[in-house]
Amino acid sequence: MKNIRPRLVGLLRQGYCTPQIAQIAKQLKEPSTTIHYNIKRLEEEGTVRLYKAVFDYKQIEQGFCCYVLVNLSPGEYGNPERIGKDLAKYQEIESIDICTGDWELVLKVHVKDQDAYFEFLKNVISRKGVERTKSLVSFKQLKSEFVPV
Amino acid sequence: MKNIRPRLVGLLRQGYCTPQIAQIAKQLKEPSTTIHYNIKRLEEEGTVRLYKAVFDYKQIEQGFCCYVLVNLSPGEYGNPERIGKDLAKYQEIESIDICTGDWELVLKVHVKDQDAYFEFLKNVISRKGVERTKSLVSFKQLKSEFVPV
DNA sequence: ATTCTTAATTGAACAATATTCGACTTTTAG
DNA sequence: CTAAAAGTCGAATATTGTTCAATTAAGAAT
Repeated sequence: MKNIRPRLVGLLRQGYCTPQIAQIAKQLKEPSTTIHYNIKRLEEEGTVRLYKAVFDYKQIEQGFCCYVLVNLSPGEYGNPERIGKDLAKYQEIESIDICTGDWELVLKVHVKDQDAYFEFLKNVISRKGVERTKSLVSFKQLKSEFVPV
Repeated sequence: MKNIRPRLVGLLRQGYCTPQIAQIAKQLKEPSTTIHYNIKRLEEEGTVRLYKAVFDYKQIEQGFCCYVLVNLSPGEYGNPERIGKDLAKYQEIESIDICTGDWELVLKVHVKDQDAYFEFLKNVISRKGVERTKSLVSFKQLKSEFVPV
C-alpha cells in the first residue's frame, strides 16, 4: 500500500485540475476549439487563477469549521499583512482578510475537531502581535467555496 | 462575437473541471492507472465534491468582498436553515454558515463595488426574518478558497 | 502459519479529449 | 472605408483518460 490518498488530496487542494473543454462545448453548444480559445485567454489574462478540487471536509479530517476575528496589538496594528501572510501558509486556513471594523483580521479555519481547534488557536493563531481573538464556530455549513453543501 | 466568457465563467465557477491524472502521476512518480484508481475512489466515496476554477474576482466584476454577520428576528431565530438555504442560490455569496455566538448567520459576499454591495444588502440579504446585519469589509484578501492570493 | 477474500497496483490496448494549425469571419481603430 | 487585431471553427495530430486483465499486497478466519 502506497498511501496515495493524502498526497493526492494535497495536490488537488490547490491545483492539478483542468477544465473539461468537451463537456463545456457540449453544454454551451459551441465548437470545442472556440471554448479552448476562450479558456486559454482567461488563463493568460489571469482571470482564472487555477483549477482545484472541493472536498467534503468531514472526510479529510477537517470537519470543524470556525471564523476567527482577530485584534492585533497596538504595536502590530499598522502591519496586518505581515501576520496575515505568515498565517497564509497553514493549510487549515481557508481564507484571510484584512478588514474594517472592530477586528483587523478575519480568518476561516478548518480543523478536525474542537480539540484540534483549541490547539490550533493556541499554537498557531495566538502569537506576538495578536492581542485577542473571537471565535464564531460553524454549526452547519450551507454553502462553501461558492458551492451549496 | 458570441460572448462566450460569461457563460464559461458561470460553468467553471461550480464544476466542469477534472483532475490532471498524467500531471499528478508525474509529480507523485506513480503510474497513471494507480492515480486514476485512487481518484475514482475519492469521487465514489464523496470525498471530492467537485472540481472547479478559482478566479481573480476583480476581473469578473466581484472585486468587493465582505463578511456579513446576521441576526435573525425572534420569530426566525430557531430556523436559520430556511433563510440560509434561500440565500445560498445567489452566486454573489461565497459561503453561508450557521454559527454560535452573537450572530446566527455568517455570510461571505463578493460583488462589484461598494454601490453594488449596498444594493445587495438592501435587496437580497435584508428580508423578513433578518433583524440586523453587521458588515466587515475586506480591505485586502491574503488567502481565499485555501489559495494564497 | 495457511488459506481465502478483498483491496490496491500496474502495463497494454483502446477511447476520448485537448491542442495545433490554417482559413475564414467579425470587430475595432484610425 | 480600410487595415489590423481579435474571435470563430473544422480537420489533423498529440496527449490524456479509461478499461481490462493480470499481479501483488493486506486483512480475516480457521
